[in-house]
Amino acid sequence: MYEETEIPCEKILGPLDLEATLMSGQTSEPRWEFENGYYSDVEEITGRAVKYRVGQVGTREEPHLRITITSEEDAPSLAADVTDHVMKVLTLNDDLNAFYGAFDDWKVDIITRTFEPLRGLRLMRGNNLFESLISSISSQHNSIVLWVKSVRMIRDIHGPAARLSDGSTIHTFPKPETLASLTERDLEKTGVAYRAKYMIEAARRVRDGQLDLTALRRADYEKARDSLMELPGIGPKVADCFLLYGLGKTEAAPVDIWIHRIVRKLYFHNARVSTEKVAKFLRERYGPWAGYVQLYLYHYARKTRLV
DNA sequence: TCCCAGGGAGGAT
DNA sequence: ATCCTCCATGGG
Repeated sequence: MYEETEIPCEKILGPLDLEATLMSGQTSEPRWEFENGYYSDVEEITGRAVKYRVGQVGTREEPHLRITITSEEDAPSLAADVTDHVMKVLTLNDDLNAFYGAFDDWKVDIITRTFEPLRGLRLMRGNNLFESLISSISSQHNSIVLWVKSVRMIRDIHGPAARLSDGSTIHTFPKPETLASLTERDLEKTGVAYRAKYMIEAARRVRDGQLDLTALRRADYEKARDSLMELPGIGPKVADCFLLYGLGKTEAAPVDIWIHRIVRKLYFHNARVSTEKVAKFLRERYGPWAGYVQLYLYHYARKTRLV
């Protein structure tokens, strides 16, 4: 039978709304699919292709996750690796109650009004840095459904295949060297359009070691951002997406058209402000919570049709 | 048919 | 610094 494991609520810091989190369209690795009550995902975990599914059985305030590993029945136990993986990608170590309480000493901050309707929404982390980078590039001037579809196609067409014991085949995301050797024409078949050349160039620089994604983890925010923006097709917003969702630098606040409108309206009385000023404003005002603030503002404003 | 999507490059002021 | 146009594709 499939291997089962779980994450008890003692290990999850604060509330969790699994569905809201997985459905919130974050630009890390958009591959979760809903399958009869569970959300299933395919990842490369400690060097092996793993398919697993996650369901929330506890409440939002006392969340408890049930995890089923469905990839290889006779493989040695993956339970510990997969629970570590889920802890990471769902950022279950982020103390959401600390976030909700971080502004109690302030007079009254606008962000606090988003807490009740979005309680339990978490940032997600990508499992694979290169995939997160390509995914972020894919999102620029694109719609969520389209860039998610494109990243899935890149995985399924160009990614290495692994055979499951039930006979089905899954694909993990291709390595930089694989994308680097594609022609623009080939990659365009996944619907990425003019972004193909940006992705191929990024893949080449990672392959050649000009861009060391792992090393960026240790670099500070500003420095990492500058080196990312040296790549063609990567500007402030895409860089911040990767810094936040890929590298987990939570002071990054990606400013898209929506965040721009929202912050202008709520914090600047609709005055003209550049997107870079908005990004800096959020970083300086909210510090390590800026990424969460961005996430909460975006969903709050679109849910309430504020802008 | 038309419009635009969780931006960015290249150009002109 | 700030503003402008174009970018290619698929959904609505």
